Amino acid sequence: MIIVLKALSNEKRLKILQWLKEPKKNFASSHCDVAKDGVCVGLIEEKIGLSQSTVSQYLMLLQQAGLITTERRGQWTYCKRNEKAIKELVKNLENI
Amino acid sequence: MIIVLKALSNEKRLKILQWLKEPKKNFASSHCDVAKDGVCVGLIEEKIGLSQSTVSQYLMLLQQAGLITTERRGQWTYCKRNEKAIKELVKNLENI
DNA sequence: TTGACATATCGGAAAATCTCGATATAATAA
DNA sequence: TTATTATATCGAGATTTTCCGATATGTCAA
Repeated sequence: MIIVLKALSNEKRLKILQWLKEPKKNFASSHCDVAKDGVCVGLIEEKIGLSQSTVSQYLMLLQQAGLITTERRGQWTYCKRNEKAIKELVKNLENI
Repeated sequence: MIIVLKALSNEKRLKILQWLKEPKKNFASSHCDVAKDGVCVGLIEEKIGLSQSTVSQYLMLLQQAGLITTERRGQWTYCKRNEKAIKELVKNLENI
């Protein structure tokens, strides 16, 4: 619970999570379908204006918190929201 | 939003908020009715095992985040959960 | 008024977080 | 195989958070 709240309590990470809610609206990829495949790290990096290493670490944090899933495919790592876990979190927060 | 999540993303502060949900179960006061009046700082301090100054500061953070209300009455400061704000938060988190 | 109690504020040490550049790894293309 | 591209990891400086003790303020009781 704390680890999830910690992951969320950062503006940039929260923004990433929110962007991933509407991949098509927020990202454009030439090599994949962001809605189906997920959004690769480079696109997020480009949009958020943080260094590549920072984005990579932030995504790791979000993943450890269970808020996103990542999947390596070829040279890319695709990120998606973990809607199930997010719903679970909100449900838990209801009796905080 | 971020300020609220930051306030919540600390184990001790989250604990305080949760304790305040059931004042009668968690606190016993000789000079007031914790359910009606609220819980004074000293009781929280005693239970959580942090210094008086730290507890005072944490309560200030929770208050600034809108999660609790505090009211000075006599020499005591009584704390209560701000259920309305908490509900609002959870509602907002639903479309995070 | 003075002393005792409850809480708030201040200043700072230690730990954690933020963020970067450099470098490593992994996959692909030439 | 080598170069290129995408991502991960490492090490470190800057900033923020955690938490304390000392001190200040406010209230009450004698």
